Amino acid sequence: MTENAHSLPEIHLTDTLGGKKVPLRTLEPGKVGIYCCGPTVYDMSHIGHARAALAPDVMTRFLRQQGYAVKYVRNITDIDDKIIARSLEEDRPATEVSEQYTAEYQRDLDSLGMIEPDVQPKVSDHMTEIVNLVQALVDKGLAYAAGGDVYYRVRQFGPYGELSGRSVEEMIESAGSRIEVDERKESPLDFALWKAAKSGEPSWESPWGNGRPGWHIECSAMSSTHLGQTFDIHGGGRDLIFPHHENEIAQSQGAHGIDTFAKYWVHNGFINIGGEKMAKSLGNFWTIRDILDLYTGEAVRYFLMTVHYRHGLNFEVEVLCPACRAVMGTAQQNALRCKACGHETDAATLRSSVRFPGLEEGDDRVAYVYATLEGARALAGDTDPEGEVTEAVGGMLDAFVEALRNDINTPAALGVLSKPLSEVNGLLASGKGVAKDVRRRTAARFVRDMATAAGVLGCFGEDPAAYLAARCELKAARIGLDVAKVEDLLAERTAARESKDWAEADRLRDVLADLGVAVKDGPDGSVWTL
RNA sequence: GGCGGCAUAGCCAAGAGGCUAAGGCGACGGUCUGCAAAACCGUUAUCCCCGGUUCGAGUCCGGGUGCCGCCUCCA
Repeated sequence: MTENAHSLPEIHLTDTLGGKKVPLRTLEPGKVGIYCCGPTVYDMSHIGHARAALAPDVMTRFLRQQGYAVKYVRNITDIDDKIIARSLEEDRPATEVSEQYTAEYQRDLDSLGMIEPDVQPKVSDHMTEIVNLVQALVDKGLAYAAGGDVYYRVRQFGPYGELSGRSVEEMIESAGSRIEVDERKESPLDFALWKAAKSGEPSWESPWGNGRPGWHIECSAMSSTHLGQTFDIHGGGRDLIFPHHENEIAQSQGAHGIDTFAKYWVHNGFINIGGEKMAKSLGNFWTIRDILDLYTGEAVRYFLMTVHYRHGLNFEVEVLCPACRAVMGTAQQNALRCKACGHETDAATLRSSVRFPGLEEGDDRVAYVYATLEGARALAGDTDPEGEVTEAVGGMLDAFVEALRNDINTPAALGVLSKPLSEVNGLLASGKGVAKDVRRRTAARFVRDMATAAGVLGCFGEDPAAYLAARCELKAARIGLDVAKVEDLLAERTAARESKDWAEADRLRDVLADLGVAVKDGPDGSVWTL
């Protein structure tokens, strides 16, 4: 294992600036500052937002586990065109809109087991800093006022385009081909730092008259306020690379006269649905709330972690025929008719007939881990985890950590857990060939090390029995299961089994299977699971 | 049009030039079981195409092809 100067383990991150995987060398030994672009709070968040929040969440958890003191900052953008638009639409103050959706966002992230950032700055609380920053840019000749607006003079900033790999000249050539260029701008690439107030909109005083900040300046102001002019890691969705982050660099480096704003840029990929990016504007999104009505927060987290944060993640959605359960394609959905069985249905019914194969797999996997954990706990008792244990479990934590050191590779880290998991299940089932004390110690070690992994993943940290019970309840509701009926059928079946009426027992098992219930016959009787 | 990214088994998905290309799902075979289920064991890939660099390439370079994203709000 290589170590850096202050003897913390070597961690690599892929830096968007340069596009390469590079060793993390923090500004101050043992300390990391992370700034992550949070949401604009004008509506409910969708699972793409969940993913964007998860990436820095896991990064922070992991860096802390590795011994770093992390200051994690995630902002809330509470001043924005869309918030204003919404407030006008709903005829209520913009602050009411932003406060409502801030609360909703926090509730969603809480359900997803996200850690709280150390600071969650809001734009509206940083107006002084923003105005000062704009002023600094004007003073340096990097910005100019024009009729109550203030624009950034992009041509004056040499490194412009480095992050996104664009050249200023090329951008100028193609500018205007897509949108009309504002005539008050000196150059089409110049962007607004400050916008003059329009009637009916919230505004703040400034040297250029009443107005409000442009889109990018708030992140420059808030990051320097809470992390300093130069800090370690800046994150956000890929779509923010240009222009948002490019502009942040121009603003911050320009205003402060420095050549490094963020040392490392990390960007997460999108959630795709049907091969397209999930986005508000495309209308193809599922809100976090929609999904959390159906699956546990941990199942969602697990699902999001099965793909590396930089890559696209397919959010599979299947619509099943309410009658025959066949998968219905888009054409069939539009026709409201199942091709397989001819069943005719309606839109509302269809909407409730969706299933999410990826999420389902994650849900099952999390349940499997908890079931293993439950057994391991029982076997371990209060056995000391130190000493000889079986191979896979013994190497689990090191391998897990190693995977994450490589650019927070969660899919690899989750993969590392597989062998130990089956090893422990093997020990629980028979344990033949393994000494009893080794079995117990292995179980104890597994429980202990999984707790460490759980702290990093934000998964598998609950009490197993409680989790499984809650998950079962949620799943029963999801598939519309009548639990009392299941209990009755199971009792009937138990009676049949006791009288060795296998045909009847098997028939009842099939009935239960059709309801989505799996029956397990054990030495202590039969139990059902979902 | 410019820029960026991706292309690995039936599906999903790791692979920071070099041991026999992780792992999951599915499928198949087996152990267990009254039969099952669960669990466990086993089987299931030479990496989009062409050329190059190298002793050695899924991994680097060049050229294709195909997807996706950004260039306007966007996680």
